[in-house]
Amino acid sequence: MSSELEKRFLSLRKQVIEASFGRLNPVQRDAVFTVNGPLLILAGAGSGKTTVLVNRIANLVRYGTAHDSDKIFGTAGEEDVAALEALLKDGGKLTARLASLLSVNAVRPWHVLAITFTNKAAGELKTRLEAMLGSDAQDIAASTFHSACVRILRREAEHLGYPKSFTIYDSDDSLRAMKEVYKQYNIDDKFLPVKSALSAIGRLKDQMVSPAAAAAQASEYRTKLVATAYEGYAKRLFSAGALDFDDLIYQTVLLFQEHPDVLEYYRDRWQYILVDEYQDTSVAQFLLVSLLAGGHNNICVVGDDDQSIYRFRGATIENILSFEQHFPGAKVVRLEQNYRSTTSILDAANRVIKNNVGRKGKTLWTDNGEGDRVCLYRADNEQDEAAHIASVIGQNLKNGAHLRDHAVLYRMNAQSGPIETYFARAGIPYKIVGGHRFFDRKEVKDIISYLSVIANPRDDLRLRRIINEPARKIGAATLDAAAGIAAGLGCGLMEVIAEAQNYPALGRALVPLKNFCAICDDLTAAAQEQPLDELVSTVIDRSGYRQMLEAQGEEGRTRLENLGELVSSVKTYADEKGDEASLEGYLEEVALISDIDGYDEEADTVVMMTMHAAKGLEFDYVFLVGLEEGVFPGEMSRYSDEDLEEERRLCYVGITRAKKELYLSCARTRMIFGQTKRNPESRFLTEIGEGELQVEESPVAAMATTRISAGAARQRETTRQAESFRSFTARSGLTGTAPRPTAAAKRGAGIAFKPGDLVEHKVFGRGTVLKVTPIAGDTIVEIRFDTAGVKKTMANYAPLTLAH
DNA sequence: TATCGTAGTGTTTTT
DNA sequence: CACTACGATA
Repeated sequence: MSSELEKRFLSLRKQVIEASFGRLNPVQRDAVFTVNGPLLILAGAGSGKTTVLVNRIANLVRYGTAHDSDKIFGTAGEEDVAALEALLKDGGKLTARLASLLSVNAVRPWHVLAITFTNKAAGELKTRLEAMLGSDAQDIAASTFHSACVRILRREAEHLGYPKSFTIYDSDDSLRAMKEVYKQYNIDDKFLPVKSALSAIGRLKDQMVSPAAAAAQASEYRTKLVATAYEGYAKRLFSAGALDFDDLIYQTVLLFQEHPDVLEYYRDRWQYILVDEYQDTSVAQFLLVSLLAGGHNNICVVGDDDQSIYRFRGATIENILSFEQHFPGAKVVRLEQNYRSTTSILDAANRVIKNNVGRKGKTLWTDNGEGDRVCLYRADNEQDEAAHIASVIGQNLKNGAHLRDHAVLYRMNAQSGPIETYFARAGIPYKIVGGHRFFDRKEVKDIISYLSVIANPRDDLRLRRIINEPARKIGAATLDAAAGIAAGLGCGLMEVIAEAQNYPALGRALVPLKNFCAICDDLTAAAQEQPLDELVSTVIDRSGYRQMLEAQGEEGRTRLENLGELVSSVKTYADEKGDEASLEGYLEEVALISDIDGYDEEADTVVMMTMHAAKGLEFDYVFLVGLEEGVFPGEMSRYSDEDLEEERRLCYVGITRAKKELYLSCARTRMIFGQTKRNPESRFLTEIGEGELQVEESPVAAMATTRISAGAARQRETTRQAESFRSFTARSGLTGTAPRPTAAAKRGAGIAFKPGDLVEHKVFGRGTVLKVTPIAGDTIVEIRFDTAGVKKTMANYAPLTLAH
């Protein structure tokens, strides 16, 4: 081949490859086409990092290093050049021959491992890869740290002395286990609350400190106590064949450190490793990644130090700050162009984050245009704040926006209550992400416990949970006796009660114990014979749980409905996995499910969640609520600069979720944990600068003279709302669409108010209608009252009539 | 042994 | 305010 022809071929090949990836800016392109060696992508919020990640993997698998290589596999002739030209002009077909000429050292899909933060993100990655690569994408591994580790441990647990069918403890299980440890070692939780011990131990595991090492390095009373608790806890979990969340990572790292042959296998398996949200990884996760990448050294991490918000969970920002030291020769790429937000929104974000020290430092910019100014609403209290949000949403809907374009983000889950109440009353469909998870409900956890005892009878903790649920006359005394015998024999509880007749100490409870064993035997047999969803129904029936709930009236009915949902969740799982479906597999999926995984962006409802949960998402209209000192930044972070910086990063995350409009709000008084507080406005507002904001004050605040009567009325309102909130959540669970207003609640319903109307309000007296805003199912009526100032009310709820 | 009532307590963010 | 843990009683 002449060198002229070769040059033309190479140039064309480059163009064809680039053309297959849509439009990329030069920095993004650099990131996509860097194939080998360590790579750090510093990706600002909204900089298209997922696109880069997907394209980068696609390039690995499809073209390898062809983009920047002058190697050609095979000999390219004139006709190949012509074929490429045709391809560029969209007039050609990609033949097998061309495909091979287009690639150099392409990576086999099963050599790629992509680690994301949530299952949802992993799923999305997979979907987008399938769209680009078709069936090749099937073999690419995309999962979270935790599920990747579970998969490894399911194969290798025996190297560590754990059974392959180990149970995964959630935080509730961990709490129970630790309480037993406290009892066993006579630890007083006055000196060390159980939760503190657990989080201290979690932190130790994040840093790969073993119980022995913790004991050795403990010098103070408190750390010694932690070390004792740690040791007891680890023993307990080991003998139960259980791992907690932190163990999944910890034990996997241990496995790799202690079994080089095992590590070798996985190094060979995953030669290309990508880690998303790298700023939120812990020391243990860093070790895991570097052990795996140690062989081929092909590691690509994506992250944004400004978005590190999980320090409290052991994440260390050092991982991203020292990537270049950890991986010498690393290439660093910065994505600073934002494709998501308006300049106004980005300015606010930049103004806040620049107050942090110790960051890599970058400034986002966009050519999306100025956009509207960021709004600030100073509400009177949290109800007023909620009302304002509802009215803005109503306004936006009128202008053609969809409900699903709106997100309400808050610092803590407890803040959702008042907003939820208001939305429910106003008939605005909404969905809450997070809070109490479905799988945390008692009845659901109980049935799950039955299932996990079937899968792993060694797990005493879950056995204890269900042995007397429903009541079977097996009380604490019996259980203690059995546990004593088990400890003496060094075996599990289950083995003791199965042979109860051999132990005189259990004589009194022999019959109930035998009955329970019969249930377990039946269920174990059912697990062999029945499909999964049928098994769950069998568990509900045979355990007597259904009967118990049926006897409980209204509350039992909702719980039974929840169990029905559990059965359908199992069915969905079984249908999805087909032959792969297994009891262990389902339990594992349930254990690792996260709140955000259930979020469905297609459903047309407003969505509410914490700012933590919103990481990685974007919305046209974002409400950031509760911008008060003590709420956001939170009370706990007030005295520590490091914690405060984390709050600030969280604020940065919140702001940068918004594409078109950002609405901030604070309340002069707020009821929090049962007490009404007056908090100063958040420092984050000061940092943005009031001059940058479009400020609106609560109308009530201006009317100081009428405050007392309005306050009294509000108080009555509050109690009524609290009731309706409770009954609502009891009825439909914490997630779900708001029920339509019930007939009983309707007061001013059916009247078509219009501006200028004279109205009579039961509490506020006479007034004039200023504005009428219809929102889903109801109407916001803004009224100037003669004595009570301007108020917004819902037509369907307000005690409102037309005056004459 | 089970259930009911009361007193006390702790309240962030989550895989 | 909401949940838990514990104690008294049937």
